[in-house]
Amino acid sequence: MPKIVDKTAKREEILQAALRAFAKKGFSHTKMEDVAREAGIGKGTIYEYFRSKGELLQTAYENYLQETYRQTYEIIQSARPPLEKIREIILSIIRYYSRDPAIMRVFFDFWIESIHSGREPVIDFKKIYADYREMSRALLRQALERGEIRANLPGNTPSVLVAVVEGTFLQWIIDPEAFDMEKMAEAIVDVVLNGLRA
Amino acid sequence: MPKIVDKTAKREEILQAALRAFAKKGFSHTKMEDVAREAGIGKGTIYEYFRSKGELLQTAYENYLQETYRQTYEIIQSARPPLEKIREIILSIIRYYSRDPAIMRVFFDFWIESIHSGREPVIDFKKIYADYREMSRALLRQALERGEIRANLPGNTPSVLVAVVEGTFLQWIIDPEAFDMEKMAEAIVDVVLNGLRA
Amino acid sequence: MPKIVDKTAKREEILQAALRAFAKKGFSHTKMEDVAREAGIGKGTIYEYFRSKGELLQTAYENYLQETYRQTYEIIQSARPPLEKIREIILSIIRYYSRDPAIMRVFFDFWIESIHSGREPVIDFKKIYADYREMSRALLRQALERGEIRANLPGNTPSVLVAVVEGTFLQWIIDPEAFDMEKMAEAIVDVVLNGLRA
Amino acid sequence: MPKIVDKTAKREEILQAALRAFAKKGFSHTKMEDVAREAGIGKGTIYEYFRSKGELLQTAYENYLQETYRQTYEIIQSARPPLEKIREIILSIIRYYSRDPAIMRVFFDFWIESIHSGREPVIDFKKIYADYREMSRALLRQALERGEIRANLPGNTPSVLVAVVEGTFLQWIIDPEAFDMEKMAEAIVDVVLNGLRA
DNA sequence: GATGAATGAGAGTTCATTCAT
DNA sequence: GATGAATGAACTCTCATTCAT
Repeated sequence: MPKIVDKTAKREEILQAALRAFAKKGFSHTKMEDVAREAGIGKGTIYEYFRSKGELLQTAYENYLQETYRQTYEIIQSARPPLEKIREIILSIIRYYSRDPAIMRVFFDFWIESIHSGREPVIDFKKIYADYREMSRALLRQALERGEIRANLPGNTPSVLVAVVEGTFLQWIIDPEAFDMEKMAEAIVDVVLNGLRA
Repeated sequence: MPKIVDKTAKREEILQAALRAFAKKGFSHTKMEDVAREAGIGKGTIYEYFRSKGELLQTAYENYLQETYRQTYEIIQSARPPLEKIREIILSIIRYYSRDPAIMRVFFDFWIESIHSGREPVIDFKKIYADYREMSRALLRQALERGEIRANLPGNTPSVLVAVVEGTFLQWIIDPEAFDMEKMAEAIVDVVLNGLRA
Repeated sequence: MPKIVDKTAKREEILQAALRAFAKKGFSHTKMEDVAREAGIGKGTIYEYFRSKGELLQTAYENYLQETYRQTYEIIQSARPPLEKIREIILSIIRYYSRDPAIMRVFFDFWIESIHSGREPVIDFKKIYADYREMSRALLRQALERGEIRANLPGNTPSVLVAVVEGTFLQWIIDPEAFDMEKMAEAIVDVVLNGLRA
Repeated sequence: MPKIVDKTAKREEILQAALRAFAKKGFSHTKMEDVAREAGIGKGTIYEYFRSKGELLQTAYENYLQETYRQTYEIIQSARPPLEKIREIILSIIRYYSRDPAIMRVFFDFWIESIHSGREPVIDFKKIYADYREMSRALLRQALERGEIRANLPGNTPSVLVAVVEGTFLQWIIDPEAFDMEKMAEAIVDVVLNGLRA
């Protein structure tokens, strides 16, 4: 069934072109014609593979999201102490997205657009953040049981963990030269995990 | 004699109405007519007080920004130990913005738009973050001199402080029910400041 | 009755200010506010003296037109040979309008606007041209009777006389440096009147 | 394969429709929607072929202008005595434009607008008139050499030639019934060329 | 399957005019 | 009488999407 393979490959190609196009001028300032030109195809062809402009961004984001989830899950499943897992998750997320600030910017476009669009958001950011908080909470519980962290940590500690990662992206998007992401990831882990320790 | 109006008061009124309108549907989905209706005036009247739609948002943001700077400066000038100042700044910023998630959402609209607009951004977000990092760095240096924090803190620690605050707003915008902002502020201070301590 | 005098004087003042304002940017690009500023009064005050923006231009034009008619009539009434009268009329019209190309430009604005406005034109340009042709025809008839011009002149000769004057203004409006109006008037008279002679 | 259209033909079609639309109400009173309706297409389609409303008028004018230049050049190149050439040029220009007074009106719209628009005019009317004066001057020089005209002609004679043609259009635009253009052209030639002769 | 010509809803902004003071 | 704040109709241009070929 070569057709199927082609379809999938072309869809992916268009998606990458769209992401490149969005990265240049932002989602809302990018015309479908820009995407088509970037992909080297006709404007109408995009609609053979994607229902709308929004679906392009949504799909791209979902891909990244899925990979993020996958990596996180892999770490969770690994045989490491819980605090070490938190550390690895923070490092892996920052590393994964730090390849291209332009793309991260596009995702923020999507993120803010999805809030205001009126329609039911196609991606449930509320749930994503809740998932990560929940996962953090579970890991913190395990860490507490092992005596690795102090008992008097505030209940919102998981939110603090999510905040420090998201806030890092925010600064980096505006000013990619402000800090080296690898070192920043290490700094986060250093400061915050120390703040958790007994 | 013509109608006498308090131009300043009316400008402020329109600004508040605009902010309310933007909060409902986001900046780009809000028409000038929506703003006018919200303010109970005619569309054209807005242009007697503001040059453009963008100026409405920019002015609103500048007001908030100025007040934030003012509060921060006040704390800096006060007679407190440096770590205490960091704590107070974090609390004051979160408290100030936590009054209305919708308005914070609008500011993120502005934030992301200013990145992609192409024009020279009217508000220099790069500088704002840099300022706050610089200020944090100065306070950390003082704290180190007084032996309040450990000597081996990573160089990007100021960025971590900024990150944790900004990331908090991000989560809160998406899901204002996720946590109580007051308690969240305390959690940040608890975890992070503990991470800094010797 | 000083009020009446004042009214008239102020009306005239506004009219001159309007003409100056129109001359700068053309009729349609001039806002009522520009006129008000030029006159040093409030926007609303203009409407105490003139019904509309168009009335300003119309009145200004009528003033010039009246003066032109007056001068022409004076020449017609004078004791001169008919060909001399034609000569004097051509010279007087060109001299009268050649004071300011900007104002002439405004009148062309008015002229073209009046064609397309849709409404019945407030100034009957058709009649003005017809009047001048008729007047020319009468003078030519007298000249023929006196044997000053040739008998085989074409029936449209009056139109040629009007054309040469109007076409002069057209060139001059676009490029006031192209020729000296005084010399141009003499050239017209020289060439055309020679063309009429027996 | 997508719809195949003759882009050039459609562009021309739209141009003609625009000219018809402008002729009805004048340039500034005609909406793009009017043009679209006249062309039997959608508003947006016009922008596939022309960048702006102004470009429509400009292009139309340029076409006429080019054809006028072409015809004039042809006459200049022909083997005729110089005075005959002047005669033929006057006749050809008047004949060419006398097909439709409405279109000529539109060109005057363009003409006057280009003076006041503020921007650098896209069509250099100053140069057009200067060109025609220069060309006339050259022909007159040749005629003088051949003894066909008198030696004491005024220096502004070329301007008189241009004036008589332009002034003819002016009268005709306002009142197409005032005279027959063909006869008017003959009258001009009769009166003016006689005025030049020795 | 691919294309790009066609579309028209939509929105920011201007400005002549009105009218309350 | 004088004013200028308020108004809203009007208009150009954009661009995501459709669909005939």
